[in-house]
Amino acid sequence: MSNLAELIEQYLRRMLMQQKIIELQRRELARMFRCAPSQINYVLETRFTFEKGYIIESKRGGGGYIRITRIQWPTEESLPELMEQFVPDELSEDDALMILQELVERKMINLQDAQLAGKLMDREFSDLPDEYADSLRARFLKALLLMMGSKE
Amino acid sequence: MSNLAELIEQYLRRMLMQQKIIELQRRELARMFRCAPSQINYVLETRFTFEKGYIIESKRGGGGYIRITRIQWPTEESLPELMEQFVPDELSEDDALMILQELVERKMINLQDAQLAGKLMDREFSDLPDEYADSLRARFLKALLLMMGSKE
DNA sequence: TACAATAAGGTCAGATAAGGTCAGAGGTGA
DNA sequence: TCACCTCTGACCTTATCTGACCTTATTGTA
Repeated sequence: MSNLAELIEQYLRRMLMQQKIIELQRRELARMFRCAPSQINYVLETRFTFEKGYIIESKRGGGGYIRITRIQWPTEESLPELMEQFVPDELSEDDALMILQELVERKMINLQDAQLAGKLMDREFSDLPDEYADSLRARFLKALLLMMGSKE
Repeated sequence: MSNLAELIEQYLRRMLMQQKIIELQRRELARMFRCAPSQINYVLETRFTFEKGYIIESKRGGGGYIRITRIQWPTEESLPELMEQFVPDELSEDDALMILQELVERKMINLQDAQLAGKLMDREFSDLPDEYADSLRARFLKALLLMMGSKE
């Protein structure tokens, strides 16, 4: 039980409860927990993924660091996971509008955001090459919704 | 954390916030920060490049100097206008990140939104062929800024 | 004026200090 | 036993910083 990975996870989570962004050194953390530095990567890769609501950034070299940012979504569940379920990989213009409507009805986004997203899709995508248009529209919409959904 | 290069960068940036052009002596600056003069060159080469919006000029010999000029961004315009004028129709990943960083520095978007946007672009767009990815990034950034603008 | 001394800044290789990756060993529960 | 987590170590990539050596401009002086 309570293996190292879990301990490190808890430690980081506790810090992230208090601050939205934490910055630390891999070496230091590894030293604290008396483990190999790569163990830290393991914890980050398995516990602090984007789907779970975290963004990892890092810098190498002298003065290097690892930064973990916690994203707050308005829903209980992770918004990225919901999006995967709701937004198909390809979307026609009409599909996109329908999805938006659906999301509003399920109160996953508000009406204003949906309207704005619709307009933006129209504005930016009416001129797109056919073969890729549907896939690009889907990616764009996902990204947009996630942006809108993240709350300050 | 905060290594020398970063400290020097911040110092220069702060000066550049107030004046568009600053002129200084490499020796002096190196003495201030207690480092090798070549460290100053390192900072200039990595942080104040033309791509990042700066022009470096210098003169050797007695009375020598280093001059940093900040390329002027348009000021005090609304985000949408800014976008139309200054976000090109195609953006590499690096270009996009640089623009995001610039927007953060100008306090037009906050750090977390910028991080999220960067991550989303990576996630959703980076596996596409360049011709589509670059255009999609540009559209996404524009849409983003339009969203931000409408949030108030 | 010619030239040496002096006072800058420039360049680059190499040392040092991080973090990243990945194959494979070691556990563990069903 | 088998599948799936954990965890480590060897090796890789990138960022920072310095010191030795080079180039250029100014100034003083014979």
